[in-house]
Amino acid sequence: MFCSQIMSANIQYNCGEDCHIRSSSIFKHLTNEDLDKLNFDKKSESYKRGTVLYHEGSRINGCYCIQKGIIKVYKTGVDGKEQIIRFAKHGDLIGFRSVLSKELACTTAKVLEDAFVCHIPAQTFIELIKNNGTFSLELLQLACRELGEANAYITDIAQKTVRERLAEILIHLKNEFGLDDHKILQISLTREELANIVGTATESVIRLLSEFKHDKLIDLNGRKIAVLNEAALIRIANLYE
Amino acid sequence: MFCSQIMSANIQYNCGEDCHIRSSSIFKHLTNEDLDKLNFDKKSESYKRGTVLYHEGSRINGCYCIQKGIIKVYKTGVDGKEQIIRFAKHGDLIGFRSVLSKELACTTAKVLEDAFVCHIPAQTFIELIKNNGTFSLELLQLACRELGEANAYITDIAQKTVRERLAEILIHLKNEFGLDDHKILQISLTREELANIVGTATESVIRLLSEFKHDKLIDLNGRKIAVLNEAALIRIANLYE
DNA sequence: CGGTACGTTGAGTCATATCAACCATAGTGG
DNA sequence: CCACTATGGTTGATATGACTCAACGTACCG
Repeated sequence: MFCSQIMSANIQYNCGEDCHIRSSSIFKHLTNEDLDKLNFDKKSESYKRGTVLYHEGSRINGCYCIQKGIIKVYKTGVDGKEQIIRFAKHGDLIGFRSVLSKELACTTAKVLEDAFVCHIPAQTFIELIKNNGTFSLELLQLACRELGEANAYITDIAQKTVRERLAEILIHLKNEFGLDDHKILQISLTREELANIVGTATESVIRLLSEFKHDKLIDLNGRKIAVLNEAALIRIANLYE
Repeated sequence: MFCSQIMSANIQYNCGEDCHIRSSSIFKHLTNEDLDKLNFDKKSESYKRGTVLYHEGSRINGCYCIQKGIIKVYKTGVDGKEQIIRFAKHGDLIGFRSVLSKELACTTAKVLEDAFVCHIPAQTFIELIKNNGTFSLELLQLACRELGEANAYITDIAQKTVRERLAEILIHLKNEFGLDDHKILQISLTREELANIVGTATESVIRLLSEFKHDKLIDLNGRKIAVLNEAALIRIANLYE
C-alpha cells in the first residue's frame, strides 16, 4: 500500500483502518469493499507551508482529503487580489467541486499550516458516487451545506459593513479552529489574509482590529488574536438576530 | 395522474411524456421506471405572480422543478433587506438544497412571472438519489456548478465596485433570459430588485443606469432595459479578463 | 380621486479605499 | 558581520464611492 508515511513531527499515519478516511463523516458509511478500493487508489503525501495543491484554472485529476494541517482555498479576483473562500482542515474534502462539474479548478488551494493530505483520483471518486447511493447522498448533503454557507456569505458581504463582517469572521474562525487556554485563535493569519476573507483593504483590518482591542473585545500580539468578549463580537456582527 | 393542468394562458400541460421533467437535463437519464414513479408522486400547479413557494426558515417537504415562469430566490438579511441569490426558470430545480441538507429553507422563493411548477416530494427525491447513481451524479454536478457560481459571486461582490457589478448583472441577465428583437432584456425587474441582486441601494442603481443610458450602453423605458453595447458593459464589468 | 408603489433627483455625510511614509523582523549574500 | 532586501505591520492624511435622507414626480388601481 502507498499509505505509510512519516510526518515531520514523526507521527506515523497508517492509512488502512486508522486513516482519517474511515472516521471522516463523508467516508464513514463506505462498505469494506469500497474502502479497500479507496485505500488502494489514494495517495497520501505531506506538504510544507506554501505548497500549492492545485492552481485556479488548471485541470484537476482528483480531490483531496485533509488529514492534518490547514489549507487556504481562494480565488484570484481583479488585479490579482485574492479572495479567500474557505479554509480546509482535518477531515475536510476539497477539489471535489471541480472534479464533479468537470470544469477547470475555480480556486487555488495553498498550504497554510504543514499538511498531510490524501489524494483520491477522479475516476475512483466518481465510481464511488455511481455505485454507492448512501455515499453520494452524503456528498450531496455536504455540497448543499457548502452552498447554503456560500449563499449566506453573499448576503453578508452584500449587506454588512466591513466592521460587522470582521467581527463575524473572528467568530467563525473561533468556531472552526477554536481557542487555546489563553483564548488565542488557533489559526495564524496575516492582516492581509484577514482582509482577503472579509473583502476589504489590509489597512482597514488593522484599524478595526486596533479598535476592537481598544474596546477590550480582543487582544493582539502579532498574529496571535485572543478573543476576549465573544458576545460583544456577535452583537457587532449582527449574528443570530 | 395528477398531471393535467390548465394554465391561465390556456396551454395544456401533460406531465407524462411531454412534461418538462423528461427533457430537463437533470431528469433526462432516468429509467422509465423511475420516471413513472416520479410522475406519479409529483404534483404540478400553477402560481400567480407574488405567490411564495416556500419561506426562509420554514420546513420544506420537497423540491420544485420550474416548467414555466420566473421564480425569485432570495435571502432576507439585516433589517429585512432582501438579497437575491438567483432566478429560476424553465427547467431549473430549486429547494433541493434544503431538502438534502435537511435544514430549514435558507431562502424564500417567490413568483416573479406567472409560473407552472412541479413539486417533487422529498422522499421520492431522496430515493431517486439513492437508487440511481447517474441521477445523483448529475445532481451533484448541478450543485457543484451552483457552488462554483456562488464562489465567483462572493469574489465579485467583495472586490468589484457597484458600477462593475451592475454591468456584470446586466450581462448575466442577458445571458440567462435573452433579449427580444428590440434588444430588450426578457426579464422585468424593479430598480429595487436590481439593487438587491447587486447588493446596493436603489438610488445607486438608478443613477448608474442613467449613466449607462447617457453613455449609450443601454436604453431605458420604465422597467424595459435594452442592451445596446454589450462589449462595453463587459469591459466595465471586468469580465473575462 | 385619493392611495400606494415605484422612480428620480439633489444634497450632505460617512465609511472605506488609497496613497505615502515609516518601523520591525528575518533572511540573504558579499 | 553588516548592508540589503523582502515581507508584514502600523499610522496619518486625503479622496471618494456609495448610502442616507428628503422631496417630488409618475403611473396605475380600486
